[in-house]
Amino acid sequence: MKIATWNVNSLKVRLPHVLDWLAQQRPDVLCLQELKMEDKVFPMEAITAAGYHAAICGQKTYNGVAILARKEPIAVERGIGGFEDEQRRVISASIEGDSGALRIVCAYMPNGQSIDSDKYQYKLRWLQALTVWLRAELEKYPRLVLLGDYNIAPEDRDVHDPEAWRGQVLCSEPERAAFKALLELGFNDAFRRFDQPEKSFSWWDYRMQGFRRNLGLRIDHILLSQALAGHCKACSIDKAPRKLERPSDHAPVFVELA
DNA sequence: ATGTCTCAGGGACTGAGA
Repeated sequence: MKIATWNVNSLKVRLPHVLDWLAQQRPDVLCLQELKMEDKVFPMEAITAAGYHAAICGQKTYNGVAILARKEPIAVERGIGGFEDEQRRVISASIEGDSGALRIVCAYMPNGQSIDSDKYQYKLRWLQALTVWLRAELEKYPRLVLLGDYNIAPEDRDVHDPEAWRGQVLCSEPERAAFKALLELGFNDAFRRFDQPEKSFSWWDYRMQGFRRNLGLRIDHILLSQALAGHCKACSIDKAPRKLERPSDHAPVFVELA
């Protein structure tokens, strides 16, 4: 089972890249974030023609998430249970797997803007609600994958210039503590189960030729529940789509589960 | 170095968000 996540920064703009990537990589599941479109304009025909089902939770202008899967997603739920949120950031579904169903939770976690912003306080509240909700979801669905754009660089090695970013949004201690709180639920960071190249990142600012200079952060993550971690055979970041014309600022991240 | 990209409103450009 190949399971991937990609913040596409507008599915309308990035649809050709997504279709190419599906054709080349043939993931079983691809979770998308920042669709920036309403459900009624989701390109369902193109996704179906590519051989995928889609569970979608769209929104005009901002946010919006989807789960694309070769097998039909079932028991689809939207949002964080018990947390009212106008922003469409979470969609969950079960997917039939080789050794039992998997629960997929696709999340576009808040950016926070800056640590003195109201949006940062919203981010911390949101992460707390996510953690409370996931504790119960893990009881219901022990075989759970939590993946998406976390907007958190968990450690200094996930940051191109840790001193410049110290205490800044995406790297601040409260955000890193929220990430650790997710790990304490029993989740395992798939990427760090394997040897990886130094300075591996999943996002690069469009400005300042950030990609060419590898001025990036690793903020897109795939966390595996305890029941799944031992089945993980690989985890990689695919930088190739970031090199195309009109790229997303994020690269896809994927795992292989036995 | 307020840098680049995307979207909405409104019909050129500005502001919001990332």
